[in-house]
Amino acid sequence: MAHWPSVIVSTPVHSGMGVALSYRSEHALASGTLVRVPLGQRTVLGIVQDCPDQPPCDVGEAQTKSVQSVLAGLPALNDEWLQLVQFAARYYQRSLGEVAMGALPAALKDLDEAQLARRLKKHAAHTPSAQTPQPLSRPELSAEQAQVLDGLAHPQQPVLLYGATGSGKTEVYLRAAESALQAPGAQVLVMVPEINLTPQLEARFRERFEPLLGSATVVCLHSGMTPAQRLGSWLSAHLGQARIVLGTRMAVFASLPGLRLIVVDEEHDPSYKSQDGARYSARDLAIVRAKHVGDASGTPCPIVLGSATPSIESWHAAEQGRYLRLNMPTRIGGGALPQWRLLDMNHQPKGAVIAPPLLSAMQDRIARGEQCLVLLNRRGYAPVLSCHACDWKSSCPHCSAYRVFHKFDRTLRCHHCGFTDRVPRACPGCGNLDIAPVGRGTEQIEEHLSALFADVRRPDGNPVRVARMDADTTRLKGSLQAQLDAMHSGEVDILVGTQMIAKGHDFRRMGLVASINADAALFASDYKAPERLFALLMQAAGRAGRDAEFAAAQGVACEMWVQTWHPTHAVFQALKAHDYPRFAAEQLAERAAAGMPPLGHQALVRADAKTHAAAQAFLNLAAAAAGNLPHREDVTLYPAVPLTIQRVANVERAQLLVEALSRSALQRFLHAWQGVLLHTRSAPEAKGLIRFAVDVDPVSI
DNA sequence: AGCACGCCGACT
DNA sequence: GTCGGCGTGCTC
Repeated sequence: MAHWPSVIVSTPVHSGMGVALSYRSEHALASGTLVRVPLGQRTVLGIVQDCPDQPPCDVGEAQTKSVQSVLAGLPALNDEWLQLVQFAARYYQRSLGEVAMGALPAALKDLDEAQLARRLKKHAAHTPSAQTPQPLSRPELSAEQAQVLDGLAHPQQPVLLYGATGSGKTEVYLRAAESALQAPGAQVLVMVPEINLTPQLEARFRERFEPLLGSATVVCLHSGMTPAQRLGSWLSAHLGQARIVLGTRMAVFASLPGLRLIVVDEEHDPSYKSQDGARYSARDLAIVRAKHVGDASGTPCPIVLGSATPSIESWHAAEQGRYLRLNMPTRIGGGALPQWRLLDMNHQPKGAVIAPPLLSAMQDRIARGEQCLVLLNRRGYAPVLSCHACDWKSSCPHCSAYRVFHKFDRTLRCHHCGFTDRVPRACPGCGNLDIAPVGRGTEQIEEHLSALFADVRRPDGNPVRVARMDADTTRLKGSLQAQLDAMHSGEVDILVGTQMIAKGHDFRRMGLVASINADAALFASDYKAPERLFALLMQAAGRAGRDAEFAAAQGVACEMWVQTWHPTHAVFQALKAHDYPRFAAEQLAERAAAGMPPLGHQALVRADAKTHAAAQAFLNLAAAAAGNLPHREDVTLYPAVPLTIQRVANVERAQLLVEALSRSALQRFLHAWQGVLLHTRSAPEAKGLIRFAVDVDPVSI
């Protein structure tokens, strides 16, 4: 008997085909089955959504083509997974096909039958051999950790683990995983915001669980892996061999038939929000996923969101009782949190890059054999090069931004489009030889500190070594690890770097951390800027004094220095008092007054075009045409505005903000508006539009 | 998004 | 005479 399976194939929203397409098959196909189907002139991978035995009514029976083949030997994706991608597609206003196919490893698409069979055979050979259970070696739990694990044992709701830096959150994740993995076939999903953070966490999980479960139990899933590696990890997870899947935001879409625990580490991190393609929040989807797993299995799937500075959204959810907040305020081993030193730059010598009190504090630390960390969120030597004689500046010819001066290779580089050339010898505008760097980046601070410490000796008599770590010095594979090793071994005394040095690393001899130019973030127009600054500085501060024994032996409290012209600013005062709850309450009050998230809801429509007029016209026309759509009166459409950096790589960018007090009203409106946006594309005024994208719950506006 | 078809400029 | 530029239009 013939069947007419509806098959999810990769079609973007722009195609106007947001739903599955009907095909014909001689056999019934289970939903979730992976198939190859003809689409236009090619054959594509598809996923069976359902399989009615009646022909479709919307398209003629004659139009339906036959399913070409079934990916034999590959188990079907389960309902929970299908539900997840369906939710993500609906919520983030993308087509189901784009989200679902984007969630599969790309290498699966161009695998022929023989290759797939070989792959599956390889995995079958890896089937977990009965391991002789080794006793786990693990540290004692602190009272706080034990209490949190109690709370996690019978979760009725997501858990927000509010734990200070160094309070032992990772051990909580490990124990929670251990208890989840007791169930046969159980799987654990652990997410981190950045690829950089996967190796050390992977090592912790391997060390703990491999003796018990074997070497194939922990797999990684992130964009730094090759397509073949990704396919391997994905298959392991899908076939239930991998028991722990550790990855970045993309891992939220892993097929995990035995999912029994989700961990979202550093849940506040904006990297969890995808900025291209379907703009999903992996943290928010993880919450949804845990709920679906629980609904399907009858027992709730525990989910832990961990952070020392939770996102305001998660904090609010906990305040409302939607999440269960569990606190771990104390550092493991009794180490003290750093003392904050707000250095008022109004009272420092004019032009001081590193103010004298900070410099002498650093010297003291070095003299005691400690390390220092200097944070400056700007790579390169100077953000602009400028001619004093004429008005020339190092603008990028393709972007509305300056090119950054990189001294080590004498280039001017655009950090937005990548356009690079050599630094001119003389001003291209007037021929003047005196072109000077304006402002400071990490390279310059490294140079400056090297000079300042040139004559200082460490306790062992060796000269002080200053190193720099940013995207430029860690570009090559393995160089990040090499630099971290140099740091851990104690070769480096002062590390200068961008925010990448603030995250996760466990430097044992770190006594002082300094942020030398934090003010830039204070007055940004983005309402989330204070939240991000708070998290960044708190995280950076958390690098200091992590080794309680070392800190105690030093006899001096570790410190976090902040150079600022606004020491009385609320963000700094809250940081100084280690008072995140107060900071969060202030932020929530401000946002409530302005109807901002999490008390209101937002979406952005971004338009990229050849001319700014086209981008703006497209957005404003679409807004005008939203006239009597459902829930139009519940949403506010603001006029289109150019992005802060209006032009990148010769593409003009504009955006339009949509606000609503109700999430469901916003959702319904956006859904109805999709068609209008699609239609507006072909308006003559929008000629030159390259693309548009809806961004639900944007992280920056 | 792919990948067609389709109609106008410089070249083996 | 064709190769190829990228502007519309369709994919069960």
